[in-house]
Amino acid sequence: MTEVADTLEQQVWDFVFAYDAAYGRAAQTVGLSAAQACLLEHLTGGSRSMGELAADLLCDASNVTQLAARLEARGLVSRAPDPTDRRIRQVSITPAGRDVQRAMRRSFDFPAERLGRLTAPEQRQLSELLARVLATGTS
Amino acid sequence: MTEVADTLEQQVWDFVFAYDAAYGRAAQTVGLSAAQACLLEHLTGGSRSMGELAADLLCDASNVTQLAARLEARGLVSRAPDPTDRRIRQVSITPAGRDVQRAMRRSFDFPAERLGRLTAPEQRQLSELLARVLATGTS
DNA sequence: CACCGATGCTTGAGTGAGTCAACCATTCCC
DNA sequence: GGGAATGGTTGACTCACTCAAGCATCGGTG
Repeated sequence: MTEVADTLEQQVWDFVFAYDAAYGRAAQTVGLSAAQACLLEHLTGGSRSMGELAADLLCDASNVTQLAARLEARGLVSRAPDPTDRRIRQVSITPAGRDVQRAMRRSFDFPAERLGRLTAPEQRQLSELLARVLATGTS
Repeated sequence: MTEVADTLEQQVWDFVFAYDAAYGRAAQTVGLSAAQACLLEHLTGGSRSMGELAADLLCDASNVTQLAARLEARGLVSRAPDPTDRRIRQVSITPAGRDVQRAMRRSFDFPAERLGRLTAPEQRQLSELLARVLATGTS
């Protein structure tokens, strides 16, 4: 039996740890690092510039250069100059990239398996709690 | 305003992302990497062997060797041979290590600030939901 | 007791992630 | 047109992490 008096902070830590581990494992099954998978994920909504990706991933632009280069070498993303501003390089996901992404999501069983343990009302409850926790307003 | 129809999976992702980022920032304020802070965290309950740490952190033993070496070089941990089995190296946190750890926890404001937005009953609710999600039994 | 396999850890080599400073190219604006 | 600002890349560097090899120790079996 596990500790009953487990503190909330500890639980959150364990949850994040398990989530990260599962994400890394899922990425690995399709031959990606967690960072690469993360970048790919940010392209699902359409193309983004290198700078936007750096902001998304909270990292240096030069880091994005390397990540994108590795993904491009595998044909998972493509980089094209923006027609309106030739400084900008628009990164977009290729069909092959979408395939890898789908495979990755399929093997990322954490949400389905873990969150699936909760009933629909419980999931709604959790969603509301997370919404409060994540709210942008500090007020 | 943010999307109302935000899916639970997306919220969980955002939560984990924010948590990880906050943890990394907190570690940085005391001059540690996230991995180093994580190792230090696993020594709060007493000394642990290199192998145990590798199992805790889900990584290779040789990785722990390096992490511990860097922490030892800063005087934050100490490695001593186990008297009962001279193959084993027991790693324990030093007083200086505890100081750093305390400082790190103080600047890790995510739990206090974010989870603090919830009322006590809500926190209890969240704790129960997480307990269900984290339960070890697969049944 | 001698041997041999298993265990615990370290070393060395190699890759990826990530940062920083310096550097081109382009764009914006006076 | 000239200069500052912006977007990206390059190079040099450190750390995280993995794998294969190696060394020391422990444990059991003959």
